[in-house]
Amino acid sequence: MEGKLVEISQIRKGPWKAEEDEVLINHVKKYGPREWSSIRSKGLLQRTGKSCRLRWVNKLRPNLKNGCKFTAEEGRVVIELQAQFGNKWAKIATYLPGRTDNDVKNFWSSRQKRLARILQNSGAPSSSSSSSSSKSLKLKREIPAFHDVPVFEAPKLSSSMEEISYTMAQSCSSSSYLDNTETIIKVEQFPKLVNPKLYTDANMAQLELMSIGNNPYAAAEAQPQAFFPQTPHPQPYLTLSLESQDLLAKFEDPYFSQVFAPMDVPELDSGNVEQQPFLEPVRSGGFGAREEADNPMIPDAFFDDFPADMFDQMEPLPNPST
DNA sequence: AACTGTGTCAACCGCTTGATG
DNA sequence: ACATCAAGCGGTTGACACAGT
Repeated sequence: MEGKLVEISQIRKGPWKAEEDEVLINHVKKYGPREWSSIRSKGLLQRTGKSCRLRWVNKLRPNLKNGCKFTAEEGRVVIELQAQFGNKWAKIATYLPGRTDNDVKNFWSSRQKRLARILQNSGAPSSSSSSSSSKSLKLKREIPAFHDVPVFEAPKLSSSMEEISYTMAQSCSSSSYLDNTETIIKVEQFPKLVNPKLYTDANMAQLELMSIGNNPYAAAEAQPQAFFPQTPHPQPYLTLSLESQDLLAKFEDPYFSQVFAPMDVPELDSGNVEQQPFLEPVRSGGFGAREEADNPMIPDAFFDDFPADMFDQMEPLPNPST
């Protein structure tokens, strides 16, 4: 299929043909992955240098995981690194062997769309119609309706902090919730936030780590390969605003937790799991330890649809030692 | 079977950055 | 210092496949 092929003044656009790929590969074999513009100037291809480079980087480069969905582990890495670096897809991609910035970007974009849709469906007035998704309809019916929910517009999010802030505001949109009163809760209470079936000490330690904001990935920036996270300072208490408390109550609703349960859990093909040099969350006497590898009962997908910085909304108490 | 909504992916565009003259 | 160009990056778009109605 040719798709929308455009040729304007000898510049060819649109899907690549196998013959073009072959020419491009041969060029790279001869000259290396550079001098992209010379491909056209030599009359080898009617493509811009930009287009050639992109094709090589995203599709033809060796060792790419083409046509291979993101594993739960990769998803987790993306989520955590996005929280750390923001939308620095190229940078994040360097932590994911075989993945391109485009892959990461697409993965994140899909996830954002899905999250936005979930939120929209959970908060939209019942009068809204036309959704053909039975899942969405079910959510609309079974999640308690919140009054005065604004029409959700997919936000342009530059950071997941904004995302979760928006999430919180959206979920607790009634103005009566907007109270700055804070309450201290213990981290151990967080299991209420998630599907109880998914709760494990390791997961909660991860949540705690995320919430405390002592993210070890900052250190990874300098030296990803040799990176080993520092041990975060234990800090078992978080503050939680009333709106968050209310959200907590909603999480108690089994259908609300369902919202954050994996929708399309990537297959955990343990027989095909590539052991990539993913960044390892903290391992320190069980604090932040990852135990999935040892405990197949813990789904990686736990983190897949769960914003990594979900608890950024909850500010940690000042560290008494400081 | 036709239609619709959704997810995924490839590719393009505009902008920025860095090297070079 | 400035201009130019190649390369890189992030945002966006459109095509396609698939599932549900």
